[in-house]
Amino acid sequence: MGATLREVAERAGVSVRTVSNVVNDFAQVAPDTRARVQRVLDELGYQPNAVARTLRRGRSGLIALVLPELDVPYFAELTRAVIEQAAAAGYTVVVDQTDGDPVRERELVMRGSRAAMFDGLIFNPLALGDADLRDRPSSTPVVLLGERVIQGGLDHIMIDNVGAARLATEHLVDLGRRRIAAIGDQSDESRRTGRLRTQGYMTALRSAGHEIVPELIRPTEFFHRSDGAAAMSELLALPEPPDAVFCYNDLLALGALRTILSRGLRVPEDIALVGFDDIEDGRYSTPSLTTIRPDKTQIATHAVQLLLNRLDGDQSPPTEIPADYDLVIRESTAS
Amino acid sequence: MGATLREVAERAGVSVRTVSNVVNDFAQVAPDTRARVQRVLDELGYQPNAVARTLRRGRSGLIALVLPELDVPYFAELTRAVIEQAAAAGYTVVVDQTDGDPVRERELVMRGSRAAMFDGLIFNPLALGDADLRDRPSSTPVVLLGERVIQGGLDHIMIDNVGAARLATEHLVDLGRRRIAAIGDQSDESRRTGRLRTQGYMTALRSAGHEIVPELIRPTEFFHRSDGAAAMSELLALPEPPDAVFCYNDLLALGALRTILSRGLRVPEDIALVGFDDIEDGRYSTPSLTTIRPDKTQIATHAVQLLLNRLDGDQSPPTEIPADYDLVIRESTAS
DNA sequence: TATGATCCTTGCAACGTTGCAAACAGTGTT
DNA sequence: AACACTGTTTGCAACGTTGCAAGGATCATA
Repeated sequence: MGATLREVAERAGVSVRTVSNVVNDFAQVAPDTRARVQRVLDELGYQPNAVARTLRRGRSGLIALVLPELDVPYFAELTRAVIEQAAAAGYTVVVDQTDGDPVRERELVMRGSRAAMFDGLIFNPLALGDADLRDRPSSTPVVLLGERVIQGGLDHIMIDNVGAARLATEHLVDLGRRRIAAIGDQSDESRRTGRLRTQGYMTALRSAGHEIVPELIRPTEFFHRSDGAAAMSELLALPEPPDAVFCYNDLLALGALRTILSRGLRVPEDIALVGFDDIEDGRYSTPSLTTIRPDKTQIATHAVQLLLNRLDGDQSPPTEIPADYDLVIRESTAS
Repeated sequence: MGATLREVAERAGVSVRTVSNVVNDFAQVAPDTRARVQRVLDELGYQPNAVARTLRRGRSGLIALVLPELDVPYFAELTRAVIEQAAAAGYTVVVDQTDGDPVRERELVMRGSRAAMFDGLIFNPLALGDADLRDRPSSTPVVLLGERVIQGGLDHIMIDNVGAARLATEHLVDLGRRRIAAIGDQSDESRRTGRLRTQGYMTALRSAGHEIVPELIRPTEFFHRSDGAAAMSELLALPEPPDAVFCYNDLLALGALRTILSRGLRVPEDIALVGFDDIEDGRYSTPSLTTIRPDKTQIATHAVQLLLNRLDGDQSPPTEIPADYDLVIRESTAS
């Protein structure tokens, strides 16, 4: 352990309180007293005990970002944005990865035991749903990200998935593609992202007068490269393979791309590809990836701002803030 | 705030201490007392205050992983491994990103103020060097990762960069390549990774009787895709471009790959590529990437184990533990 | 010399928890 | 009736910090 206020105080021949005043630059401390105390502080290498300070002040200066997977680039890139925003406000962000494990999510978000170390939480749930979050015992403010929860009674930031998926699909329609597949549908009720994007995909097809072919909508368990590669293999094995694919995120698209190219097919000539997320990998793949770009900076800014407002005592009812997105056209659909 | 022990105690008509005994499952509590207290605990939704508990117990159950960049896949993947190892031991890992900013590194690692919230630190420095770390005031145990520090007097886990780089280069020599370039050298004294890998590269060339051509060794500021792409452009602009490139990490290689393919050249036929880190992107690129695979699980296991030993009071002198690596041959060098 | 006024310093209590050791009640033994 | 014993409960203090309000010293003014 480092030196405590008391040790410094004894050594400097002043009261604990005075040392505290020096450390915190509080009012009126006589110049020579300050100097003497400062000398001892330096000598002993005093560092305030953050835990005691937090207990006393009721603030730790830490906010937690709880995410399913850090090695999914979208989350890693989002994390960077959140850290930047929080740092600007004097907060330190710590990140925790849950892998979508309900036990871990609960541990971190629901039980005050761990959560209480932090002044606030930004949480992208995968397992916990509306019902779980509704009766959260802890009163640490939370801002939600993602599509998992709809009516949690908490602040929430999300993009219009249906609209974005529709935009992506329409782009493929506009290219004149006839058999447009989708990769990433999810039957599981708890995974709303896939369902919403399928909804947008179908809306786009319908309003373009295309028929909806169930076998072209491929579900995947996760949104990883391997899932995309596997789903693409299935699509290529169909009697009539697709001439375009909308993948529900860039990792799926990169996996699909790998499969397509390894069969000697060309992108976009034989099959056009659209992804979702605009991760850096997609900008450097060959061909580079057309994708939906959610405004990650905006998401981060809103999340942090919303949280800080709550920390400042904002009691207004929970809001749901939509984040912007746009379509970035790159080589995987540009001929 | 949630309920406190005192509130529960008053409501249940017992002492604070007894409630604490129930909560912690301590010795002898009469069954009916326990039941009564438990009922009140549930009613009030009591959650222990983690900060107070930490102050009293001297343990938070949290360890911090401090890394330069989370959106560099190598670090994201390493993070996963660390979290898994720590979870197995009952610890929660929180991650912080420094961007290699010396101010932030210092804040997190040196000043107890923030660091003291955690029982221990696993730290991959980018800015702070031996000198900085030597007089760390805080006594929170630290385990270092990476090549930045050599003689910090702290536990340290690293791989043999010279050996690994030599292995990668020798592989290219064995393929019969004559003009083997390197991307990622770093002149800055503080970035040792690049220097060590250049050393290994040169050793391999020398012992194969190859001449060392300075213009084939390209420095980069960072290890990102864009740096690799830019460096590759320079190499291709040489009168005699290389027929093989050893990139000091996979991101550089992916950037270089993008440049090569966009010029209509083929990999590996025209230029063979080797990377370093074995990130997932490299397994799904086309062609997939030959690379040096550091044993990330082993690094994580050792780091966590070393740290936990220190937390258990292990006072033995700091050790330096080497981690394993091997060469994974994929399409970017296989013909 | 008393009286404020100003400037500096301090003691006490509290944040919520747990270690320690003592206290208490009840039972059985002598 | 006194004693030891077991099982259960409790008060006190402490972890290191800071808010509050009071205390002390110094000086100038009346």
